[in-house]
Amino acid sequence: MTYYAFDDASRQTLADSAYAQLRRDIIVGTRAPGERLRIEKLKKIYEIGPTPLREAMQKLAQDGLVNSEGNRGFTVAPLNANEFQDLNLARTVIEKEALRLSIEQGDNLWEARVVAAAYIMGKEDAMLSEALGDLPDSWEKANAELHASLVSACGSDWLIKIRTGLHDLCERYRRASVNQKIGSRNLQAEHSGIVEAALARDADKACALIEAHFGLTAAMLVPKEPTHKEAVSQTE
Amino acid sequence: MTYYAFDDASRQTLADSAYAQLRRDIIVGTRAPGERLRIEKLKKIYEIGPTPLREAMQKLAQDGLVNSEGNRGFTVAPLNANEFQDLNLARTVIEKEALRLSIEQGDNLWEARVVAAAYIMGKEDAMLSEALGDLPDSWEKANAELHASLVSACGSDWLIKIRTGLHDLCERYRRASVNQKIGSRNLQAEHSGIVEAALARDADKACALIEAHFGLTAAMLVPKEPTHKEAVSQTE
DNA sequence: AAAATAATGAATGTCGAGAATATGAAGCTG
DNA sequence: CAGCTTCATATTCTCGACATTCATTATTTT
Repeated sequence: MTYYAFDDASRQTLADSAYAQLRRDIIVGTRAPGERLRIEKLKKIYEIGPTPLREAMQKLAQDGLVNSEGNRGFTVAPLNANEFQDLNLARTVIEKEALRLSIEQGDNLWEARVVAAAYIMGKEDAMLSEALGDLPDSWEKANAELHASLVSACGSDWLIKIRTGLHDLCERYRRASVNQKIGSRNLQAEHSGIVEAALARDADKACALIEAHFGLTAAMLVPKEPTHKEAVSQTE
Repeated sequence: MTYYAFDDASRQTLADSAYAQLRRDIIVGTRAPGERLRIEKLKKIYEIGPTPLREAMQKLAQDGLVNSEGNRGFTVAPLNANEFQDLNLARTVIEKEALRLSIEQGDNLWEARVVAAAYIMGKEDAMLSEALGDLPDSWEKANAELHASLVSACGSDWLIKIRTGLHDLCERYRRASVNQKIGSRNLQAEHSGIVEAALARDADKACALIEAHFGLTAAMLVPKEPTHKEAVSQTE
């Protein structure tokens, strides 16, 4: 009987694999906010034992995607508007600084990466004019890559690491919401404006545009109907 | 609001307790940078089974205090000057923003907390004039409380959470170094300058002083010894 | 002798079962 | 009927044992 699902060269443990799967499922929304994560149930779903599952949970709890209360198990972290404002604030701070450093230090390779990401983003944005409801995965991917490319030359692994964590947390909020006003925005113009400022090495302008960009996105988030009872946000 | 909220001690699991102990031991230096963390060895030391130990490890790995390589166990994250520069950069960004927000929004209670922390810090700094080698725990505690109090009114739980993590990572570096020039600094003046600027609601000045404060601390860090290899060879 | 391969020992990662704890229902007291 | 206690059930957490992988040495081959 083989323990490992990935017999090939990938040196990944079951705990790592469970972590990756659960993480994606939580961000995408397969596991709803507030949902209880019972070990016995998850054992059957992911077909692994309790030990690697619990290890994955602990990591997710550290990420802020899962709440862990001693002897009372784990739940998917609930969504609430207050926390998102907070999250967006912290994210903006980090992203601006990383962008500023990136603009100061970026080389040709950085420019090339930004240009390439902007090219794809442009096409995705153009196709988006009438799209309502969920954004296509290709758009999500292009958007993530564009923003990642912009800050990729900041030279600070920790800024990147923190940025990535906050980005993922915010993405869960975005995916859990309906962007009703997506049509009223000119995302293409916003994106190209940021890219142009970055390539022109105008850090102040790029930072201002990024801040506005994040602010607009945040302002337009409208919660979907909660798919789970506990998902109803309550102020505490 | 504290990041590690254990308001009811009876609700502590062994995994939580192992996490807390290991975390402290790593930050303080009891577990040396680069040291391998073998489960069997730790089982005897902390007198618990492998499962809660592994869960604690995964959390610590997520914090950046432990490195985890699939099927090759865990090691205490090594120290290196490059990473510290990086860490200090990210920390400064966060701390400045949190301080600015705190100064804008702080109420009487915040002022009182800052004044109280500054009072204790002043006494600790005064006693420090001729101290060499390790700083006393009482000083560490007062210093941590002063800086925590300054940013405590920023209103962003996530900024605080990130700040706390970075603070702890930096503290490990500070504890692992000899502050030979501790005497050449006027810590009392630095601290009181920051506090005065904060209470005067001069955010720009306070941020500038904090940045200089962190920069000076970073510049003075001198590694104690190349303890890495010794730590590895220390089998039991 | 050097390189490649096989064998050995040690450490890691995983599982199922059992102990500890929480949840909820039933019964008792006032 | 409210409030408290007791008991039963379900879930979490922990442990010891075992399968798997890694690292090192011994053996064979060119």
